[in-house]
Amino acid sequence: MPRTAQGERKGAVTRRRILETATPVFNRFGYAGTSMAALVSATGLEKGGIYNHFASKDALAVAAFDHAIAQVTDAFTAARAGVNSPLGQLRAVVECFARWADDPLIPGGCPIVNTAVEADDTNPELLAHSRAAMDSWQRLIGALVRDAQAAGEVRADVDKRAVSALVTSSLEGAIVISRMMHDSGQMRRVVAHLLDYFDSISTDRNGT
Amino acid sequence: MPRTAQGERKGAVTRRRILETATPVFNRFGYAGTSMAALVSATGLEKGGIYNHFASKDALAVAAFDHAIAQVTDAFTAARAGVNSPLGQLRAVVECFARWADDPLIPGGCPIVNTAVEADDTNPELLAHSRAAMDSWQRLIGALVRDAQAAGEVRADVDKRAVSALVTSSLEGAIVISRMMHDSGQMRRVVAHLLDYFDSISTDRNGT
Amino acid sequence: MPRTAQGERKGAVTRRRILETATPVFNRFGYAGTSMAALVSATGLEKGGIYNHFASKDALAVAAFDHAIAQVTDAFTAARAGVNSPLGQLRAVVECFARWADDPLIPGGCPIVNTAVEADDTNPELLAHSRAAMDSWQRLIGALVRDAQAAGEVRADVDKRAVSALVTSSLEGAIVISRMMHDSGQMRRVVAHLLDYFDSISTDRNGT
Amino acid sequence: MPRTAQGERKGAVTRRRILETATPVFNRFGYAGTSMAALVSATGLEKGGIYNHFASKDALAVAAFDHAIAQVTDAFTAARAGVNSPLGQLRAVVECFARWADDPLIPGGCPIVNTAVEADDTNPELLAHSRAAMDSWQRLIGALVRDAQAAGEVRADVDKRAVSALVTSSLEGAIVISRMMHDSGQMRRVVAHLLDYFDSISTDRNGT
DNA sequence: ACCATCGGGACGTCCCGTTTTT
DNA sequence: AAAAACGGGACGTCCCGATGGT
Repeated sequence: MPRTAQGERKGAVTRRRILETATPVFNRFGYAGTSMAALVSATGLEKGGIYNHFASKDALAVAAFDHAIAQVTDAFTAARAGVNSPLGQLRAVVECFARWADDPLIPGGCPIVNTAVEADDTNPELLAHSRAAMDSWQRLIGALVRDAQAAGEVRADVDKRAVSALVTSSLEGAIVISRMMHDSGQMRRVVAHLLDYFDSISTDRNGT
Repeated sequence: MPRTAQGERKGAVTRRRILETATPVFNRFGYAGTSMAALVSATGLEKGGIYNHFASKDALAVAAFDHAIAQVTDAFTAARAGVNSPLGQLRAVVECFARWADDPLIPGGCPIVNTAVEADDTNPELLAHSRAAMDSWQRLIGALVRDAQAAGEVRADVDKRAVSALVTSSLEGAIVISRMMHDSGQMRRVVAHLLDYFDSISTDRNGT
Repeated sequence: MPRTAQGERKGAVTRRRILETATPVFNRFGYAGTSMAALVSATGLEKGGIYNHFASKDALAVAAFDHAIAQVTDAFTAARAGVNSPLGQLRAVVECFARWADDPLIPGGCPIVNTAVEADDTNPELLAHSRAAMDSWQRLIGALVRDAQAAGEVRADVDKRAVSALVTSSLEGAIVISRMMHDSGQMRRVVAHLLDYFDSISTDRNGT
Repeated sequence: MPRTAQGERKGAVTRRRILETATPVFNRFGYAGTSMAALVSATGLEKGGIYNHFASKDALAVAAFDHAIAQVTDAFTAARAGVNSPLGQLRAVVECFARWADDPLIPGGCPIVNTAVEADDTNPELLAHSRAAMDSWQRLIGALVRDAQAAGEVRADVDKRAVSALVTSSLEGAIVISRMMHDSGQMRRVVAHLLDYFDSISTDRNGT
């Protein structure tokens, strides 16, 4: 039997297992703060076993980051599924992310900020991936605003870049602050503001 | 007893020199990312020289963090000086912080988030200092809102905790995102939103 | 069913070829010092080929040891063939073994000591085989002494255990020392002593 | 206080501690069979700590071997102390070594054979040290025989090289065999033979 | 305040024995 | 039977933080 039940080579299974184990560790302790020894003990594999699948700690960290982002992206996609209106989808994305404060998708905070904060001035490759992830998130929000405008849900004079900057900044800031203050109320208040703000730019009479 | 012209002991001068040199290094590269060797080459002193003034890397990092926060606090105080209205002071604080995106007070981003992101799950002492700094910032904003309400500048039904959560979260998020995307426009848009928001809660009919 | 001219299955031939090639390699470099890769290059087969015939390196090492011992035992048997007197057979065995110093039956020294020295505290199974081989050699010597006494060639008060301890110890020691000092004179002197000793315990007044 | 009570730098103490700990480990498990990890756990130091004092595992193994030999040499010297007659000293050396079978100076057998058996065909430097140690032992025995002859204790026609070859070979062989068979009787019989042999070459009428 | 030294430990290569896959 | 892949683990460099000693 050369393949597993899923039709994968054995190595692919191991590789994924490493990734799934390493992702939360990197996210909690950071790149420098995560030792290969920690990953050895977390995965149960030995150093050689890990290095058979990843050329370096660096390559593993990048793959783990991408794995984390894929999880977040999937969660966003799932949150938007079944919601027809673009503005509704925007609200769904915000609420999906907001849930992180109480029940994190990946422990240790948002991988994008974590990575950006540590990798700035330090690790260009990780920084580039982090930047790409943020860019893609902001593009998603921008596209939803544009669609909402096309659908007549949002006023035409609203700058989609302003919305995406506000949403990402305030949510990322709120995650950091909620975590550091052990107070998810911080996130709740920020989300409440964002939802109010969405009402205020909506064409619906009942909003501000 | 060697004293400088200012009447300080010689040791105190060296100590302050170390602190001033170390602060931006820690802020850029983080606690783990900053080696004693890097501080040696930054300060021009030898390791022994540094250890004469600080018991450990840890103690130095904490002192450097506090030094950084003192600088920020001083900048806030200066920005508020001469502004009479509490709401005006609130705007001044936001604009003062916003300037960081283009012309940082300390290179490497805001020490509070930097420290919180790295120290979470890692370094309780640094985290505590970071938390205290954030708490003090939020109290300042809360006090300004309360004063503004007392002065009739801001509507009485506004929750000061909501304001401080929004301001700190969005500004901290914006700093991280501006830096990572090399785009200070992100900060500008967030600040514009905050100022609009201040108008929207102000009792002044005309806006600013 | 592929069979050779001798009527052996093809697999059995390969197995014996592996054994014959592996035996001197293990004897020279030891168990730990012999890698499967070395055996691959010595045999010309690939790893898979070897593993088809031996379940593990361990199993192969044990088989190689037994193969080595069989060669020595055969040599002893051949040396004794045609010698009638038990004392003569004893002398023949000593001289047969002594030849090892100059012209080894298996390169790398006596497999019994080699294995015993390495496997002690390390590899119980190899050690057990080594012990069995030594035991069998000492029993052979003891039996020859007893037969010589029965035949009136050796004095009755001689302890056969003393003879076998002396013969095996001094020959094994001599092999190690001859090899390490690159001086087969060491073996020659020890053999000379043993032969003198045999004379001294013999009932023959004239010696020889 | 730059020095310890014994006037040594701190490093020298650590170095000796490593040596004392490593010596029995190497002697029991051999050079290849001893991992740096084993020495780490035996010494309580970390790898870096050990490598601060020894350039390589190889260098440490050589130093440990020399340390072992020094212990043996000291024991021989102590055994000869207070014995006036050269033949008596010879007997003392044999008895001193013989004690190894029951109560080893260093666990794991005689380092000279252990090293010679493993290092032959493998590790020239260790082999050279082993050879030097054996040479020095044989020279000691040769010198004692020569002195005994000069003192008239031993017959003039005895070849000192024959004596040293016999003594070293049979004792080394006996140690290996006693250990592998878990039977110190083997050593006892060989020693008894050697003492008889010394009587037989002595000029004393009462000997054979 | 300097320099040398110390012990700690991360990283990652290399190769080993074995298993899978072909 | 061959070849490739797999997991294990040894070795040793490098540098880190910290501590003497001068």
